[in-house]
Amino acid sequence: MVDLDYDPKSPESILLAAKKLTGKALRYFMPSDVTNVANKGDLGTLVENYFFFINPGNSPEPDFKEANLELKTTGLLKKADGTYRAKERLVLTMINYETLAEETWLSSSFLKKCSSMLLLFYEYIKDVSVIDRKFVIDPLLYNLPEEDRAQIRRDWETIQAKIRDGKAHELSEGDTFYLGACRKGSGGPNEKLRKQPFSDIPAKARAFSFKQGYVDFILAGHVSKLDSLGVADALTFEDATKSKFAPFIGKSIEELSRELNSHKESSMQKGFHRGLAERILSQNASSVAELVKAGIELKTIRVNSKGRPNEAMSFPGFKFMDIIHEEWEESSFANKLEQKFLFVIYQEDNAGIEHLAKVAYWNMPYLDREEAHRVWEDTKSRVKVDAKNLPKASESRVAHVRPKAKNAADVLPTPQGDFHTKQCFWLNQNYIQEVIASL
DNA sequence: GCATGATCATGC
DNA sequence: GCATGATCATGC
Repeated sequence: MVDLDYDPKSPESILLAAKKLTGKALRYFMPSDVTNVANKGDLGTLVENYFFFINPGNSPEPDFKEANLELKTTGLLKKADGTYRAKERLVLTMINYETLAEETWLSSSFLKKCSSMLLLFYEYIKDVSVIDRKFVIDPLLYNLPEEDRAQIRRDWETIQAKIRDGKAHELSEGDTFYLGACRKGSGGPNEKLRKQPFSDIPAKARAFSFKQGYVDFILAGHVSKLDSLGVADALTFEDATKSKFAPFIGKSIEELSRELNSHKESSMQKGFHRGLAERILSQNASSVAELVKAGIELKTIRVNSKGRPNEAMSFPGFKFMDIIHEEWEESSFANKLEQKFLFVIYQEDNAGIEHLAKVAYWNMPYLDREEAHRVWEDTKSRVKVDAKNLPKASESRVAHVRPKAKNAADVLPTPQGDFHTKQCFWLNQNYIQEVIASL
């Protein structure tokens, strides 16, 4: 046992005490006669009980009440280069649909609980029990940074507006940028749904969370002590990105190529248009890191003079032997579709010259996500029967399955015991066209 | 012209 | 070597 004697009214004092965890796992501080700690227990609660000797329980107040400080533990994964990245989003506090509608930002229970937090970072390793997870980086006293505050507030208001509209069941992580409304609870057919005040439709339980990309950003700032790559204070994220593109809208590929000093080196350079967009985003000392921070999917779309996309939009591949055991909620397709997208649209004019036509944020409407869900479930059950007969574009308004492989010999095993070309989910060309037309 | 199959280019 | 975003190619 270590002598902790911290001042429960002082965040700095609590931080100092917490630093004693660095390089160790909680087990080191626990009496050896405490056995049978559930493997899946909540590490945060255990740290409160066995390290700080507090027991705040489920309260709207922050864990260290007198210091107005909330304790959070969050998992990191070690990258190949030895540095760390966030394993997942950081879940902050449950969204209470009944009361949130009545709140204002300044009086919000979110601000009350989460404006000041002590973040403890542990390395996540599969099969290592929670009390053996090592805190690999010094803890961080996180106070909602001034430069992120406007965006987080806007995110909070977006979520609130949806609840006030009786659309709690349509909430999606893609609605927002840094602060997300993530699903909370079991998922699957037995999930317990919640009531919402302005609609009779039951909604999934959700919690406020910092998106994974934003946690990475916090982590990077903490580790390197470097400054933010900077969304200018007054601007929200969306405005900042759009203003970056504004000077380039309408320009031809040739002009963009010249001005951005990026020339197509071969006719077969598939990432060329995306590269131009990334260069524009990097203007003025900022960068694509901003997108990553907000968990945004950058997609370049090229359309003909009539506004028809040249291609459908592909998503990460799946394995036949995996998808049959997966749940939709956990699938990478579902998670991608919940993100916010930044579409950079290039359009050909009547003379056949391609221009940067438009930049827009988009996230997938609820009903379309449900249709993608249906296609996914259909795929799952068809893989079990015949992995070579999967949903085609003609079978859905929204999505289909198609090969994504090195060549026809690039195959994966199927449940039928043979092999088939690697596949991935796509959003239909027609659907993309429809989406673009509505922007 | 569209739907579907096949493949390329790039970064890690 | 592989995952991922993107594009090409062909048959109807």
